[in-house]
Amino acid sequence: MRIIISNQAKEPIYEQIVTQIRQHILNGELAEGEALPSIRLLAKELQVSVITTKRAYEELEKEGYTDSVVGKGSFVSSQNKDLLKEKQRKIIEVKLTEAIEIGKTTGIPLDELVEMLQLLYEEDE
Amino acid sequence: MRIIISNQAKEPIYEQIVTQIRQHILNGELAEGEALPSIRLLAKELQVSVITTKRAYEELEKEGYTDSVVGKGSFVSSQNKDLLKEKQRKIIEVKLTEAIEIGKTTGIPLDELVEMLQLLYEEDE
DNA sequence: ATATTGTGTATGTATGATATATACAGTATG
DNA sequence: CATACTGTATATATCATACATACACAATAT
Repeated sequence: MRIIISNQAKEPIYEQIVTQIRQHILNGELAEGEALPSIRLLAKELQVSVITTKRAYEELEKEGYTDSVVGKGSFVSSQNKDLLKEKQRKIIEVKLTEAIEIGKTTGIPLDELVEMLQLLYEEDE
Repeated sequence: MRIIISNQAKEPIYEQIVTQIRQHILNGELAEGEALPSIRLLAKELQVSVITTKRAYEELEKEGYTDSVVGKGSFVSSQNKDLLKEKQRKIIEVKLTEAIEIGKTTGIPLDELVEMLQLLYEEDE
């Protein structure tokens, strides 16, 4: 499982971990029931404190993506994937709306926003 | 000048102020040379500490949108509006890219993103 | 000229979020 | 049952956000 964190990003480390694991689950890289790396191992790999990975796993568990069992580990929980994807959709809506708001106050019309979106979609590997 | 702040938002108060004043400048509601409300008055109106409005004005000044003069007030600086708008454009690109990233990991195709963008554009008053 | 009232500024403090080290508790397995 | 692996809890450090209060400068009415 590939996770990359940046110390310079404004996003806190535990959030970066949450986001990336969440995506791994949603796109199927991490299947239902599969074990996540232990918080200790992950902490070591990322050169980060155990508390930070713990915090991330706590968040994932709260959101319903995983289950943690003392002594055994953390696992991708069986879940309603459609529901989770719907949540992600809401987040996309927020991002798009923010872009629209800025566009409106700086005089960028819809056409241009669409064009930007299309260009960026292709650029984004 | 209309500024609305929300205590519940995750965005800090001073950031909310910065964002809204920045937009007022960019869309021409606040013309070059025009005086902003004094930090004291604004603080009173928003039910907020002077330090918070001060912090916001500091940020605006650092970004080149305004100039503050002790004893006189804060004013919209003469500026390269195209340059500023270009900056805003970059921010839009970031938002769109974030939306795209989530879309790609959850299997939402470009068409659908474009559709969402168009719908949201019209909804957004 | 100076007292008053308006500006922005600086100092010191409180609280909450982020991240840490270290010690604790449960599970698996030789 | 000892050991080595899991996740968990406690106490602490640092930084960002927001605050109250006191300070410094400018404009202006006395």
